[in-house]
Formats: sequence, C-alpha cells, structure tokens
Amino acid sequence: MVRDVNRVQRKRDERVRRIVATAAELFGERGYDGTALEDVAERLDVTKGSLYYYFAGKDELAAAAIETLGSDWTARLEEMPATGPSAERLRALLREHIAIAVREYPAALRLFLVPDSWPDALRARIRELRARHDLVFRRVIREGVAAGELAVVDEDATLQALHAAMSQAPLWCSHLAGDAQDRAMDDLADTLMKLVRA
Amino acid sequence: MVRDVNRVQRKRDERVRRIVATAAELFGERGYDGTALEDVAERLDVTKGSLYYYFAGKDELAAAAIETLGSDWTARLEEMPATGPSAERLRALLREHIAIAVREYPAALRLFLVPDSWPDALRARIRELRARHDLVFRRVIREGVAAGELAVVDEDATLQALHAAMSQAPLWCSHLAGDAQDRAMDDLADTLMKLVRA
Amino acid sequence: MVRDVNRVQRKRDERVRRIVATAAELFGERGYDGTALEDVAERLDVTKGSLYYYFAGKDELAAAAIETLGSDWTARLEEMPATGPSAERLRALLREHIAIAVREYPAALRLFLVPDSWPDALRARIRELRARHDLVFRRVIREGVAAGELAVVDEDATLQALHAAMSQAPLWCSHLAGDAQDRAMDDLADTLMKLVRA
Amino acid sequence: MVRDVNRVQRKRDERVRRIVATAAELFGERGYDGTALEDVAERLDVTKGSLYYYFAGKDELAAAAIETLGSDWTARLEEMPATGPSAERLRALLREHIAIAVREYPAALRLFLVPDSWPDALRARIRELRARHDLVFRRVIREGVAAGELAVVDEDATLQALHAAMSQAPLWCSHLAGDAQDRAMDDLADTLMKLVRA
DNA sequence: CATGAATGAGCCTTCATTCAT
DNA sequence: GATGAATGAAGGCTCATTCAT
Repeated sequence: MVRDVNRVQRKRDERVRRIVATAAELFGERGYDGTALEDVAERLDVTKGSLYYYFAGKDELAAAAIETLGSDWTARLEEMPATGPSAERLRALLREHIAIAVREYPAALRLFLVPDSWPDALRARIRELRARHDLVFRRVIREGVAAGELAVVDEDATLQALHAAMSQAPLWCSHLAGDAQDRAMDDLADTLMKLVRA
Repeated sequence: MVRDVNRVQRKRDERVRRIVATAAELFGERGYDGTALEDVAERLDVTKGSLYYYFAGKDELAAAAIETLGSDWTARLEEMPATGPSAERLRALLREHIAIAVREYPAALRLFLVPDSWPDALRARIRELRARHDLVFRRVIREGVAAGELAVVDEDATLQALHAAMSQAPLWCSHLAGDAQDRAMDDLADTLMKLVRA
Repeated sequence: MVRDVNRVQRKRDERVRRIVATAAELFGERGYDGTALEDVAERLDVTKGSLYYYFAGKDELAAAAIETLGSDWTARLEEMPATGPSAERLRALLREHIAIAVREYPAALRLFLVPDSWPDALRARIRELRARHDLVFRRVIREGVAAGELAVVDEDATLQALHAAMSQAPLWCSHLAGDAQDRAMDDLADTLMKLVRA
Repeated sequence: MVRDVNRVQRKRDERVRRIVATAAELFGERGYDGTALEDVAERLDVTKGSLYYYFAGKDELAAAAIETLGSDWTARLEEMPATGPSAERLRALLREHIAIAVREYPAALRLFLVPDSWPDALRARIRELRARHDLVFRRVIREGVAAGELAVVDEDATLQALHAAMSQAPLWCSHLAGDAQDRAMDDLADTLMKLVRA
C-alpha cells in the first residue's frame, strides 16, 4: 500500500518535473506572452488539457518554471568551490554565470530582469529568487572587501551592474560560435572584474 | 492658403507626436505583446480605429515609438559638451544617461534590451538605433584610451556592460526618492567608471 | 444667371460621370466586396468623404456604376450595323461582345453573372440591364430563325449559353496576348455560332 | 482500444464533414468575401473559435469546401457508364452535370467560375479541380471526334463554352419547378449538343 | 489521468459612414 | 464643395480555460 502510494507519488513528481522543465525552456526562449500552453503540451507530447491536471493555470506553471530555473541556477553557483582568493572565486562565479546564461537560458533576461511583464503574483517570487541568487555573489564580494582583496564603490550598485551585464550577455554572445564565444565570455568576465578591483 | 496647409500639417504632426509619445509610454511599460492598441487609444481618448488613420498598424506605431524614443535620447547625449578630459566627459554621459533612463524612460529597458519580443521587422531597427546610441559612448572611450586616460579590457564588452547596467538602473532606482535616488545614480556612475579606469 | 446654373450643373455632371466611370472600373476589376471607397477616391485624387457629396453611399455608387457599364456596353452593340445576313451580324455581335469582355471589363462576369453578391437593391436593376442587353442578340437570332438562316433548339437556352460562354471568356483569354488572344476569341465566336446553325 | 481510436476518428471525420458541407453551402451562396466564419459557425450551432480546432483558418476551410465539392461532383460524372456512341454518352454527361448544378450546387458558379475573388492560394487548386472535371468531358469529345461521330471548331473553346453554360444553368433554372425545370435542362443539354455536331 | 472538443474574451485590422471646418 | 478626422461595427485569428467522456 504505502509502497504503491509512494510509487504513484514518485511518478506524479517525475511528471510534474518534466512539465516544469519544458515550460522553463519555453518561457526562457519566448517569454511569458510568447509561450502558449499548446506549445508546452506539444513538446511534452500531451494535450493542453492535461496540463491543467497538474497546474491550475498558466501563471502557476510559469511560477513553477521560474522557481525551478532560479533554484537550479543558484544551486549550480552555490556548488562551486568556496576556497581560494576572493578574486579568483568571483571570477569563476561570473564566468559560470555568464556561461549558463549564454548556453542554457539565453532568455533568462526575460525571467530575471524584466519582471514587469509577468503577472503580479509572480513578480514578488521572482524578486525573492533573485535575492538568493544575488547572495552568492554578494558574499564573495563582501569577504573580498573585508580581506582587502577587493574594493567597490558601492556594494549594491556593483551587484546590480554585474547582474545586468551578465544577464544580457546572451544578446551579444549567442550569435558567436565556438572559441569566439568563449573569448567573448572571458572578455566580459575580465571586464566586470574591474568593478571590484582594489 | 499656404498658411492653412501649414496649420493643418502642424496639427497633424502634433497629433502624431502625441500618439507616438503615448505609444512609447505604454510599450515601455508593458512591452509589445502586453500593449493593446485599445490601451493606446484609450489613453488618448479616441477609438482604436482612429490610430489606423495615422499608422498602418501596430508594428508601424511601435516602430515610430522606438524611433522617437531612441533619437531623442541619443540627441540629448550628443548635445552634451564635448570638451575636457575623457574621464570627466564619460562620467557626465553615464550620469545623464542614467538620469534619463530613471526619470523619463523608466521602461526603456524593454525597448532597448529585450529585442527578442519585438516583431522581426523592428528588431533590426532597434539594433541600428542602439548602435548610434552606442557610438556616443564608444567615441569618448576610444579617445580616452588613445590618450592614455582610460583603459579597457575589451571595448565591446565594456560598452555592453555599461549599457546593460545603465538601462537597468530604473529597476532599482525608481522606487527611491529625492536625494537617495540621486545618490544611487551617482554610485552607479562611479561604479561603472571603474570599468574604464587606467 | 441661368448660364451660371447651367455651367455649375454641367460641372457637377462631369464630376459625377468621372466618379461613376472610375467606380465601374474598380467594381469590374475587383467586385463589390473587393472594392473599397478609399480606392475609388484615391484613383480620382479626392478623399473618401467627397464621394458622399455625390452619392448617398457605396450601394448607390455601385448602382450607378453598373448602370453606366451596362448601358455603355449595350449601346456599343446596338450601334453595330444592322444589315446583312443574320449569321454575319450575329457573328460580329458575338465577336464584339467577347472583345469588350476580354479587353475592357475582364470582370464583368461579376457584374452580370453573379448577381447574388450584390446588395438586394441592385440585383433587380442588374437583371433589367441584362434583359436589355439580351435583346440585342435575341432580335438578330429571332430574325435569322424567321428567315430560315438560323435555327435553335430553344431560344432561351441558346441565349443563356451564349451569354455564359462569352462572359467567361476573360477567364481563359486574358492571359493570352496579341494574336493568340485574337485567335482564341475567334475560336470562341465560331464555336458559339454552331449553336444557331440551321 | 483500437475500437476507441476508430470511434473517435470517425466522430471527428463526421464533424469535419459537416463543417465542410456547411461551409460549401455558404461559400456557394454568398461567395468567399460574403461568408463570415461566424455564419458558418452559427449554422452549425457552435462558436467561431471552434472551427479553428478543425481548420487553420478561413482559407483552409474554403479549400476543403472546394475540394470536397469538386471531387464529389467529378466522381459522380466519372461513375457514369462509359459505353455506347459518344454523342449519347456526352449528352448524358451534360444532362447529369446540369442536374447536379441546378439541384445540388446551385451556387457552384461562384466556386468554379469566379476564381478571382478567391485568395491566391485557392485559385490554383480550383484550377486543378476544374481541369480534372474538364477531363471527363474532354475525353468523350476527343473520342467522338476521332471516331467521326462528333466535330468541334476548337476543343478548348468548346469545353469552355460547355462548362460556362452548364454552370450558369442554376441562375435561370432554379426558379422553375417540376417538369418545367426538367424541360429547361433538357433544352439546354440539347442546345449544347449542337456545339459538337458533326 | 488524459483527451478531444468547445468556449469566450481579447486582439489586430478594415471600412462604410458621419461630421465639423 | 471638399478635407481631415473620427467612429463603430464587423471579421479573422489566438489562446487560456473548462469539461464531458
């Protein structure tokens, strides 16, 4: 019995996971308005109606997608090694953030930086996710500053600038390929490091 | 007679100007998809259909809005004094750009930085406008670098970062008031100047 | 005074004439639904609104256009020489009718043969015009039959068939050019003459 | 299972069939421009939007309507006995064609003979259908001519004339009833036979 | 659980018509 | 007389949402 309930539950979770992942992809690619539930359903090989069995509506699905996307992204940054000089750690974080933005969520810009186009209910949640995301960078910078390795004019302004620049990277890196793209990402990371130079 | 023609023309121009201004506001606030012609018309106290007397369609209206907004903005930056040390001139440009973004086009972000949500035909034009806009900054930086007053890791990356950060300023400055807002804008400008520090 | 009134009247008539002629052209080319008053106005280099000074609305203009077109067409056929053997006269009439249809009113089909797409008020009038038009051919045929030069299975059926075939000529002759077109029209006329062969 | 799939499919087909039939009726009655999807929906007692579940748009629905109508019609003619003297076979074909036009597709005229009012995409298809339709008659005539039983001035012109006359039959036969209508159709068929008389 | 089907609101666009100037 | 301007009613299309099966 309990076994069964668990199995059923696991199956449901797995299904929800797949739906959310697909939705995140599409919302990321095309934005909230540009993504039709039909598209999500089609990519999942189910019908539109089925989605309503798992989510109350488009907004809820979008919320879950953002949640997932934001959490995954932050998690990957949080998993990075936390030792060594602050500058090196920050450089690595920036580089990884840029790479994720360019390669995996080319339109995360829409998810994180233009919250106004999302239904009201989602905006607050987006802000929260962003704050947690922010913390990963803020901590390193703060440590670096405390240790005298880094210096900033203003912590908030610096973080805003960093995020802004990184999130827009896809807009001008996506069309590059191979080495050229890697180099562009390196250039951006190096450029941004000047913001915290002592 | 000629007077009359002129008067009529002036009146039409004025009307077109108002429509475009209103459209720019709304497109800025809600993005392309989020803005219905109905909304634009309503804010102008006319009916949807009337807009078609002046513009062939939503795209053309959006194009005009972008055009106007972009040109005005660039023009104001181009009018700034072009003498003195590069660093000072650049600082002034950044500060002015930020002020315009925050105070007048709080949602220009959507017009300039998320081109993917715009119809294909408009994206190219947006890119062009942005390029011209870009040139204002690029020129000063290049001169400064040539004169040894400034230094950049990479010109393109630097410009992208500058623009990205400035355009997003409204997202975190708009809710501040008075002095606090001024200080935040100063902080951002100062922070960004580090990107070109020799 | 009287002179003036006359002059004014003549001017008005001339203007009405031009409007109707233009409307006839366009209705002929594109049909009732496919023709916008804007188009008519534009071709006349006036504004849409002006048309309402001369006609109460689209229907009335269309009525006048049909009237004119129908009358002109019939008049041209009525002006043809009325002497000689019936067969020759009929052959000439058919040939001329086809030529007018192909060269001048390529879409008269829409005016004469599909009356259902016209507003109710116009359909009756169209039928009348067609009847008068019909008479031109009917008379010659009747004379020919009476004189034993021609023979028909049934007068009405023959006339319907003649008109139908001639009116549709544009559909398959229009795309031909020069001699080929002339030959096609001759072939059709000759073919149709078999319908009245003794 | 398979049963179910079949049942669902059959139901869908049946629905599509009804929609197409209704659309054909209305397009036939009022032409392409004169028929609003709203009208089609209303006659089917559904809402406009529902039609889009089955057809991508007005054009596609119109295409299906034409297709069905054209195919059915041609099929019925192709099924007629293909033996006996050419003249007799042709006479039978003409008579049947006229009967179908008058009794079942009184407005086919608009579908087949006024292609100019149809969107470009459909015109080509209409032409194709008409060509296939044409072939039924063309074959018999060609055989008859080869056998010396029939004679034509020009094959193309003859076929055009035949089709034109037959398709317009409804315009002047529809209002007749019973025997009178039958006689009118006979008269037309007999009249048209003169076109191929040796 | 999932599907097919249907709905209804909303959007862009066209156009005949009206009217003040 | 003519123009510029505005209106309002359609009409085509999309899509989130609902629901019976």
